Amino acid sequence: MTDGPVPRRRRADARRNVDALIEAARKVFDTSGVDAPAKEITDLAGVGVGTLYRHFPQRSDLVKAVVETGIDEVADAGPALAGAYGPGEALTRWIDRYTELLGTKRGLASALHSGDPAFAGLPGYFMQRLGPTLAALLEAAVTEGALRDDVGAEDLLHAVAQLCQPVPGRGPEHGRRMARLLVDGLRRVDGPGPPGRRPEPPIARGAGSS
Amino acid sequence: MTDGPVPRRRRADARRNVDALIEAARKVFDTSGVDAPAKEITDLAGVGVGTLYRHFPQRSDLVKAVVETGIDEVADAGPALAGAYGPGEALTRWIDRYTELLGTKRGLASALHSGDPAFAGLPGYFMQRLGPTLAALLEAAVTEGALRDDVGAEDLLHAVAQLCQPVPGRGPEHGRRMARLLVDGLRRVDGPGPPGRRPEPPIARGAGSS
DNA sequence: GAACTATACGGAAGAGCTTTCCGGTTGAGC
DNA sequence: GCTCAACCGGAAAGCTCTTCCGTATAGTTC
Repeated sequence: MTDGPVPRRRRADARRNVDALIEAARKVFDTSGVDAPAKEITDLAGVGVGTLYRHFPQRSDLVKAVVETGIDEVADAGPALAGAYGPGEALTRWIDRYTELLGTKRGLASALHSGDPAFAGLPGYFMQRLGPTLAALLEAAVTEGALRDDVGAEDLLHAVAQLCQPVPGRGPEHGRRMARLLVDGLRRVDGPGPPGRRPEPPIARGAGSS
Repeated sequence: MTDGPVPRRRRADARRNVDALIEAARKVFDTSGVDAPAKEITDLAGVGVGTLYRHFPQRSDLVKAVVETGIDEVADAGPALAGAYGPGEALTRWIDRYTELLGTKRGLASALHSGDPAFAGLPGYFMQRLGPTLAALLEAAVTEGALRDDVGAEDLLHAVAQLCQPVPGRGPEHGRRMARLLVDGLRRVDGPGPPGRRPEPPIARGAGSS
């Protein structure tokens, strides 16, 4: 039903240009906001405007691609961090990456909440990609005994996202600090805390049986 | 210091046009979003573009005026409702008006959260205008014994605003329902509830000694 | 109520951004 | 190496925003 005759592969230069455009758009959005002139993006990507509009007929398509790429990267960072660090440290670092994503969305947030139907699928994509990633990190930390086991991945994603909402008086650093605080609150005082900032002296309570 | 020589009063036609522009902008924003072409607004208001730009040099000025007008209307509705209905009913109706305001902000919300310094003063204006209004309504209902007395006006404003935050899957009706629920939760089971929906039979608990 | 003046109006013009379109170019398969 | 579909770049058309200035009018004074 869905598998029509695949016409041909996409050409290599086309793929290169799409990647270059997304990368350029990410930088420009971050610097000049989502409403930055298209030319700024095409110049940075080193392509003509025609190329931009062929691959992204609507501006929202480009915005969506940038956001999805950002989400993908953070999701992919999960397994990588889990491989490189212990469960507790991996979790901390991943949350940092996540708040970073929420922070760079700065300019994008307004676009996302604009009610434009083009973005309707994004929240779903967000949860679908990040939920399992965080769930795996949490589970590892819980198994190791470093973390309480009564918080779900999606709840945590939501909570951190809320904390990172820009507050008029505060800078963007505020959300990250609050998020760290929240995650620290999840740690078991008797578990292996993150290096260098272990909380209160351990209370004897049958340290992690792993 | 602040009172220089007041040059003259604003001309009547100017005031008329400003009002017409705000009214038109409100409709257009609601229909086509905040990014609607300026001409759409000026046409609806029946003025030239020059007039728009004279009174609202920046687009954010117009947005701000629309929001403030909305806030003012809801604030002014407080005393009016208090005069026309009993305390409990007045409160319910006012909260409905308030959720309506939060709902129409739909298109505006993205602009408000954009971090544009032009909107920095709005949250303050919001609280300053609506806080006392709701406080008066609450106090009347508490005095009458219809309401618990342990919730502050600003907290309630915040809470309802949170509940009305658009959630991806839900429609705009969702927030209003949640808000009604919240307010119903404030009612004293032994007090005179709103007509036609008195809650559970009173639980003997030493009916308010106040 | 007539004259005067500061204030305000409307819309044309200028500038910039978005989007379309098409001749020329290039990657992929044979 | 040849062929063709896919792709590229940038000129040009179409919109929108913003400024500017000649004209109109509300408010004031006599």
